[in-house]
Amino acid sequence: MKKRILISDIAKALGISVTTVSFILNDKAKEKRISEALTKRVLDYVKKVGYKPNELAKSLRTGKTKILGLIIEDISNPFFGNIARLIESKVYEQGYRIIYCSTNNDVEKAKELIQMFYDRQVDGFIITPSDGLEDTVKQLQQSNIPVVLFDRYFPELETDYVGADNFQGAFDATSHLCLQGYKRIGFVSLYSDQTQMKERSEGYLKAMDNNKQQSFIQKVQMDASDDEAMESLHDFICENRLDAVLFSTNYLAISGLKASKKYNFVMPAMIAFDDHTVFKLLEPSITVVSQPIKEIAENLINILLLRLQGKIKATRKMVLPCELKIRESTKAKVTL
Amino acid sequence: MKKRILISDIAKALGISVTTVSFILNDKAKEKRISEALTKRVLDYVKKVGYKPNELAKSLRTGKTKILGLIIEDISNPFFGNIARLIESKVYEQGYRIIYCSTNNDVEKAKELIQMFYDRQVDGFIITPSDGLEDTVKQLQQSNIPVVLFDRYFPELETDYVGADNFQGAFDATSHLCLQGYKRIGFVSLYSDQTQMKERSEGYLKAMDNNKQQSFIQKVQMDASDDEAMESLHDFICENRLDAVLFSTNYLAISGLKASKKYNFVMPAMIAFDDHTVFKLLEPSITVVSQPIKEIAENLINILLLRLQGKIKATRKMVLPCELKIRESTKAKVTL
DNA sequence: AAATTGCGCTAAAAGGTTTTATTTACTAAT
DNA sequence: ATTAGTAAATAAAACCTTTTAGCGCAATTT
Repeated sequence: MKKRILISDIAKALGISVTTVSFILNDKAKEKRISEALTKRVLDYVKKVGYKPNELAKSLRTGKTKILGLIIEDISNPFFGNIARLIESKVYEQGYRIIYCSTNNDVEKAKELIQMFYDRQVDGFIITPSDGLEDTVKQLQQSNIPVVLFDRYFPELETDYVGADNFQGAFDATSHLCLQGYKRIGFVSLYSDQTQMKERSEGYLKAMDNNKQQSFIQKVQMDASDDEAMESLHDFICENRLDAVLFSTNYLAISGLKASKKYNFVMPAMIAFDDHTVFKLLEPSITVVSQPIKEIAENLINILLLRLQGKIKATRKMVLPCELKIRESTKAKVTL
Repeated sequence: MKKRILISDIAKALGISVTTVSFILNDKAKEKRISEALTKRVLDYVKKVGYKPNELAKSLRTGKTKILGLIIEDISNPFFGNIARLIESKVYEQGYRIIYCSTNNDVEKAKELIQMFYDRQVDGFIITPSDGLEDTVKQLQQSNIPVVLFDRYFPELETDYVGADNFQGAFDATSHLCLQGYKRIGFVSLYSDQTQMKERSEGYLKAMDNNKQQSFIQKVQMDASDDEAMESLHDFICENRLDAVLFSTNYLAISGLKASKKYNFVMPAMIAFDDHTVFKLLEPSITVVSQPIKEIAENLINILLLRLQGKIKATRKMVLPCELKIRESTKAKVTL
C-alpha cells in the first residue's frame, strides 16, 4: 500500500500509450484491434506491479460509481437487516458496493438521504418507501436512475417492485387461527397507508368474512412509543377478551409480548408477520408468517442489475409467496 | 433533479472566474481577500440556483472522499447493528458517510474488504479486527490512514481503540453469581485469541479464584454450526451439573437457550455478555452484562474525526465500564 | 493509378473540481 | 518619479481516468 501507480506509469514503462493500456484493461482489446501479443504483455505487467485504477477518476469520467443506494426502514429490524446482508453480499460479487441508510419511516429523512445519494451519484436505488415519497421516486425515474422498491409500493406509479404476498400471508394466518377453533381473533396494525399494511388487513378481513366471524382491529400510531403501544395492545386484547391475535409486524408482536409481561395478562394464541430470533425461543414459541427473504433479496438485485445494464424496459413487479411457520403459540383451541 | 449545474456555469453567469467561486464556496473568501460584496453575490446566486458541487471531482482533486469504512464482525448481531446505527447518524451530522461490510470473523474477507475500501479511498476506518488482521492494520497506519479499532485490539500494535471493560464486566457477573450462592459456575467462550475474549476469561477466572471456587470452561469453535454449538453446550452444562453459566457473547447464550429447548433440559442460572431483545422477553428474563453502546459509538467517532483533522498524535485507548443488568435468570439460589 | 479498407495504435479532449502561481490596478512610501 | 506593497481576482495546472477522432501504412478494390 505505498505510492499509487498510475496508468501512465504503465504506459511509460512499456513504451506505449495510455489509451492502449486503458483499452486493454477495459476488455476492449479485441474491439479496438490491439494485438494479442501486446495485450498479454500489458496484462502481465499490470498483474506484476499490482496496478489498481483510481475508482474516483474512473467514476468521474464514466459517470458510473458502481455504488448502489439502499434506503431501508430500519436496519436494526432483523427482517430488514437480513435482507440488507443478503443484498450486500450479492452485489459484492458483481463488483458493486452498497451504501445504506435507515429512514425509520421518516419521509423528510428519506428525501434528504435520497438527495444525498443522488449527489454522490449512486448508480441505482433499492428503497422501502415511506408514505409521501412518491414524488421523489418519480423524480429519480425521470432522471433515468434505476429504482427498485420493496416491501411496499405506490399503486399509481409504474415502478419495479419486489415484495411478499401480504394478502395471502395474512389470509393463511387468519384461516389457520379459525381452523384451530379460535372465535375472537384480533388484528393489530399501524396507522399507515403503506401497501403492505393494507394488503395484510385485507387478507385478515377476507379470511374473517369467509369464516363468518366478527373482526377486531386495533391500529397503533407509527411513531408511538413502546409504552403507548403496550398500553393500547393490553387494552385491545383484554377488553375484547380476544382468544387469538394476528400482529402485522414483528415489532408489534414484540410490543404485545412485552405488554403481557408488564401488565401480567396471558397472551392468547398469536401469530406475527415476519420472523425474529425471539419467536423461536419463547415458551411457547410463536407461529409466524415468514417472508422469503432470500428470494426477495435475489430478485431485488437481479432486477436492479438488469436495469443498470439496460436489459429490461417494462417494469417488473414480483410478488413472492409467504410461508406460515406453525409453532406452539397456535395450538388447537380446547373448547370448554 | 435536472441537468447538473457546474461551478463554471456560476462563474460565467456572474462574469467572474471559476477560481473565485471555488474560493468562496470553500470558505476561503477571507483568506484570499475576496471582497465581501462579491462573496455575498456569489453565495446568494449559488443558493438561488441550488448548486451542489460534484463530489467525485472534488474527491479526485483533494484526495478526500468524506467516506469512512466500517468493518464490522456481523451487522445482524444487535450489538454491532446498534453501534453501526449510532455511528451512522453521528458521522452523518459531520458531513461524512459510512460504507460498511460484515466480515463474519473471516480474515481473508476482512483483508479483501479493507483493500477494497482502500482502493475506493475512504478517509478512515473503524474496524473490529479478526484474528490475523494485524499486518493489514499496520499497513493502513503506515499509509497514514486513520484507523480506530473497537471491541478488541492488538496488544503489540500502537492503535487507537475504544472498547468496554471486559475484565470488569465478566468479573462483576461472576462475582454476582457467587454472591447469589451458586457453586458450580461455568464459563462459555470461543476458541479465539481476540482480546475481548481473553479479558472476559480472565475476569471470570479472577472472580472464581477470589471465591475459591472450581472453574468450568467450555470453548466453542468460532465457525461451529448452531447445531454443533448446541450439542456441546448441552453436554457442558448437564454433564458438569452446572448451577450457573456465564456466556461470553449474546449469540452463545442464545445457542444455549436453544439447546435447552431442543434437548429439553432446564437452563441453570445464566448471564449473557451483551444484551439482546430476546433476553428481556424470556421467562425468566436474562441477566446481562451490557456494554455502553452509545458511549462506545460516540468515542469511536470523536477519535476518528480528531485524527482526520490531524488534531491528535498520540494513540488513544479508551476502556469504558460495563453495566450488570440483573434480571430474573440469576435469582438467589435456594440451598436444599 | 487512384481510391478504399483494415490494421494497430495514439494524441488530445473530456469529466468537474481545487490550488498554485500570476496578473492587474491601485495606494503608500522612498 | 520610481519602487514597494497590497488588495482582488484569475489562468492554468493538477487530480486520473475513458473515449473520440484520427494517423500512417499496407493491402485490397475499383
